[in-house]
Amino acid sequence: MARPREFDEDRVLDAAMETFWRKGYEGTSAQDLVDATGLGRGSLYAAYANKQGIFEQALRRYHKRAQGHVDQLREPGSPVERLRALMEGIVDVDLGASEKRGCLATNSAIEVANRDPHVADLVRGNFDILTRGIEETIRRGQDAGEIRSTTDAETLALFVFNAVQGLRVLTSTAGAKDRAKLTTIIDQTLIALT
Amino acid sequence: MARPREFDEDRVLDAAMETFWRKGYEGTSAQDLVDATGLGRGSLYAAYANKQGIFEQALRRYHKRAQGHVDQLREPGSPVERLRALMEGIVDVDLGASEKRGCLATNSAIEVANRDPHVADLVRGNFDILTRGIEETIRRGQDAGEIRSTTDAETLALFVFNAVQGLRVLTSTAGAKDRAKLTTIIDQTLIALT
DNA sequence: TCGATTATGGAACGATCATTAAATAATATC
DNA sequence: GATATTATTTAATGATCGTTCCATAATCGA
Repeated sequence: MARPREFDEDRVLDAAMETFWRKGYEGTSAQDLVDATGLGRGSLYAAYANKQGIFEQALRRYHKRAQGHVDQLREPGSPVERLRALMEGIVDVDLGASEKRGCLATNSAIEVANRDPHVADLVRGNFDILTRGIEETIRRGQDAGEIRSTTDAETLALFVFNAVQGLRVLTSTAGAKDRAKLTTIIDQTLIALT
Repeated sequence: MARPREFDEDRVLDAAMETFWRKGYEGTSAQDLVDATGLGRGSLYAAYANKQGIFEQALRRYHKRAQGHVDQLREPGSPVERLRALMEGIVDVDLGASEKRGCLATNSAIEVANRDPHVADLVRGNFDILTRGIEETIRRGQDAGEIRSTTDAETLALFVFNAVQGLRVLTSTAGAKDRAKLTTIIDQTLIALT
């Protein structure tokens, strides 16, 4: 029919995703996306219509990160220790980084979703992936008698996911010396499951 | 000495605060601030040097909101019910709003603090005000035997504050039909205190 | 090989960005 | 009332914003 695309869509969206992740939605310019992806302006706009379109596709691409966290939850170890590893990992990545960037879904929830219902839906889809992974882990913990069964796994999963999002906010203002505080929050969250 | 200021600094900073709150830091332009404050560009820049300076002062002004939440915690009622009112109030304001804006401190934590340590310090100061108010409330609850004393009030306050920040993230992607989910999170958070 | 169709890269669009310069106005001290 | 100092207003700065246009290139089915 016509000339085929020369660029690898996954590579382009990964580059866009990294840019939005590092600089935020409003903080990312079309020039930033051209530089990051290597594409010409025309190609970018022909493929994704506008900045918002690029952002939405980059956010969809980000879903694989949430799946990565779910995969980690399924690795060997007790369910509670897997949940601890999830939360400590989230905290440690940014506390140890020279440039903090948090989580693109969380960042987009706060910066964009408040004013854009369509992005809110996309972010919610991302949130659901992790929440279901947590729920699955909690169910395993309940079966093993490690987590209380007085509350259903779905409710406990929401509770843990909420704590995870809290950690993302607190980590963004925290320094290395605050690691102990964040650890006590993780401790209390896990204690609430027993 | 010289010509006195004609503008009321509190009014100007309130207007700037509202603008940053509603549109975000990067989403707010100098023109937006001129329109909101009624000042000329020159006056704004003479008084606050640049956009970042205006933002910092607006963020300082926002501290009174955190103090307002603390005041509410001190109103009549059992400590646990006061904490519930705090969290439900936070959720309800945005779920019922046509335009969600969340919390300026939380928004700034995510959008700005990750990349600006000075703003991180400012936001942390705001966070500390509410966290200490929560701690005070928890201590009252412990004295009344309503909240467990097996963990010190400071730790439990961090745990509750973390949940509050989680709610701010979740609320930004939530609709009116998600109120029940958020309520169960609040329930679980309070159950963890008993 | 031709015509239809789509991709590409770069130039160009008007609008807006944050910031500054300059001219005028108002006050305090002397 | 003169002078120094600061506030206010308006215009203008160069840079960058998101987006579009256009000429060229590459591939398809015919």
